[in-house]
Amino acid sequence: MTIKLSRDDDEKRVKMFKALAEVKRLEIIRYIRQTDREMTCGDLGEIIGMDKSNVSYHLKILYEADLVKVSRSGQNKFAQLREDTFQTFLPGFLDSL
Amino acid sequence: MTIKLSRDDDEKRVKMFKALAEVKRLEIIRYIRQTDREMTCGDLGEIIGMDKSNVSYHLKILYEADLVKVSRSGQNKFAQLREDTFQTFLPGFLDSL
DNA sequence: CATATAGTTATACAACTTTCAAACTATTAC
DNA sequence: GTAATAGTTTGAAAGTTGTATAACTATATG
Repeated sequence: MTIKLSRDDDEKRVKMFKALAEVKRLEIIRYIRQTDREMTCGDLGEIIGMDKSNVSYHLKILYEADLVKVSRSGQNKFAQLREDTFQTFLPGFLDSL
Repeated sequence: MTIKLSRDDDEKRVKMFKALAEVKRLEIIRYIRQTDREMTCGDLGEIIGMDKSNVSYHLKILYEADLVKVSRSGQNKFAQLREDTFQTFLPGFLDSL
């Protein structure tokens, strides 16, 4: 099945590009992608050098742009990339990152 | 020859994504791409519904993000997409637009 | 030269973004 | 229950962005 995209998706594209237009969010995406083990937001903050509230803020923006999904286990939260979104709107991007 | 990308390009990616994170600039890109004949900034403004100073502003942002190149002929200016940039950083994106 | 046309630049303003700190909620462990 | 840990939300401050208007430069034409 082929996906039909158009002007109607521009609002979604804008949200997505805004989410990607930040060095720290690119770092987050790269890190999520390269790490197999699950990781907490705290881990992310430590690695990227951000306050936990800031990690939370950035993850929310990525989530609202459908770029990541999040699962919870106990107190911890784990983020995964939404490969479907990348595939539909930015095929080939992740491999270039 | 394969292109080596990395964190070092993140500033460039951010500039590019910021440039793409605007409905009117997406329209501009789509229009430039679909039109074979050369077109003036005035044309763009009329089609997209923008003041000429606004077209100038948006084209500058696209230009500074290496997403378009511009040529001049008399009083007119013509914009073309920089397929090389799209190919390197967003392979497959233009076809999804 | 004067005038018209195409595009640029400067300014001001409102709306939005990122960061930080502090207060908050939710889960775990004792 | 209390205390500790993980993450969220809120509000303020500083910075950025998009739009509109008006003044500007550059090219073309008579």
